[in-house]
Amino acid sequence: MDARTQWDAGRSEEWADVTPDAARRLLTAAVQAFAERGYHATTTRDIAGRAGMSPAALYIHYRTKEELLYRISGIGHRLALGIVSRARDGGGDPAGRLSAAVQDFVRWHAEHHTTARVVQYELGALGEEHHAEIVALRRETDAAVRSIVEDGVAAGEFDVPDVRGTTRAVLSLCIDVARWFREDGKHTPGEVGELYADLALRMVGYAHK
Amino acid sequence: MDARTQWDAGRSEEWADVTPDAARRLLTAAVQAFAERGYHATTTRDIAGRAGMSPAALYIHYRTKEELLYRISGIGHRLALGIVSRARDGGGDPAGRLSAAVQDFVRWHAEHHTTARVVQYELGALGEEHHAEIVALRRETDAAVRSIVEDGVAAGEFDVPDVRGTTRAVLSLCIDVARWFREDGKHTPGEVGELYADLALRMVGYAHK
DNA sequence: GCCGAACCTGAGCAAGCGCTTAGGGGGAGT
DNA sequence: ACTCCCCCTAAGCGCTTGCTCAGGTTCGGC
Repeated sequence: MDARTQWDAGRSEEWADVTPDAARRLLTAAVQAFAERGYHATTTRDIAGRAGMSPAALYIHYRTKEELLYRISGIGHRLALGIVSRARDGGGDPAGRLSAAVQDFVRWHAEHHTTARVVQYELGALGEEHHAEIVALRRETDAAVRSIVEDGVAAGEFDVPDVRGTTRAVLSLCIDVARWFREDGKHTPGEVGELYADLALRMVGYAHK
Repeated sequence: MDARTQWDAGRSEEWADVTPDAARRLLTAAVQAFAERGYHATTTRDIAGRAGMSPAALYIHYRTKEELLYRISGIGHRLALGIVSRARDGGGDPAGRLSAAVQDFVRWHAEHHTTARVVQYELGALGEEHHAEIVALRRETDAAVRSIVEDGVAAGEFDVPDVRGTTRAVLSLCIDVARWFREDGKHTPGEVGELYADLALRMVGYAHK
């Protein structure tokens, strides 16, 4: 057993297919450091140190510090997009699909709030091209949730005067979980997910029961 | 007329009582720079340059770069607290007060999204003591909104299973406006405020009409 | 036993950072 | 006219930053 539990808050299967091992250690070290201090306040020496290597080792696996952020951001955004896509394509009525989307999306943001913090709040530090690529992924996520809301409106289940605005509000609510969630808080990620799924249904005017 | 409109996105009465003039110029320049690049990515040379001064001039009015952030954060948080406090102490039923609180809070975050971005997302860069002081202000804001929600529940107007969690969600929703709002977007600050006030009432289960 | 490839380190470079210091200019008071 | 004080700048100090490079270690295949 290595020192994994020290810096790896929670499971880390999300990085399972990053190879070789040293590259993965550097990546998870970077996630931790970026989440704690922010991208610009993190030094390459800090990242390398957390991974148990010399500063120079970083540049064997990544060309720049920004590439680390780009890789993290890419993996995180694709994971998030996968979560809402699965909910959109899942069976059931719009209310059930929206509920599942919010619940899973929120739970991911809470469980992996370290990663999520970097993914959601540090993308301004990306280079121009990388930034554009990531923004495209975000728009897909947005569209997936919006299509669920649109389905609900079309089916007469939801009462939403402003679909775009309300969809953004729901996503905004979920994303902000990464900012305030603490492990030592009163609620588990699952509980927050349930509460937020209910709040989302209320926001779209779903007349339940 | 100086170059004010260039860096001052929107009105700036919020800094009216910062004197002397040079200190205020530096402060607003810092707000702009921090909002664009983040605290750590902003250099003192950049701030001074935007204010039309040499780097050294900054240290006549502020002891450190961190003090600039502290001042900005203090003014911003006190303003935000004032907004929700006024709504809490205003007349009317809980629904009206919650609606007013959210509407004004959101409008401030949209109108002054530059300031709000710094206030809400850069407080991790504050020193320990300053951070604690600001966190105390945030807790007051939280408590103000929560007391409105509690009033609504006590009056039987609201249906809220988890008061703390729902209150945090409402505030979270409002705060996140500072992250995504753009001036060239489809909605004005007032429109976003109205939409969000309605969403907040839905979240607390207010049976309107 | 030798080779080449993969991986890593120690040392350090150029640039940029927050901040300091010595001194100049100009307006108000006398 | 002189002083005093406030506000400012030019220059630069000490340090840290992202990143580089020459060289060393380890390993499987022959």
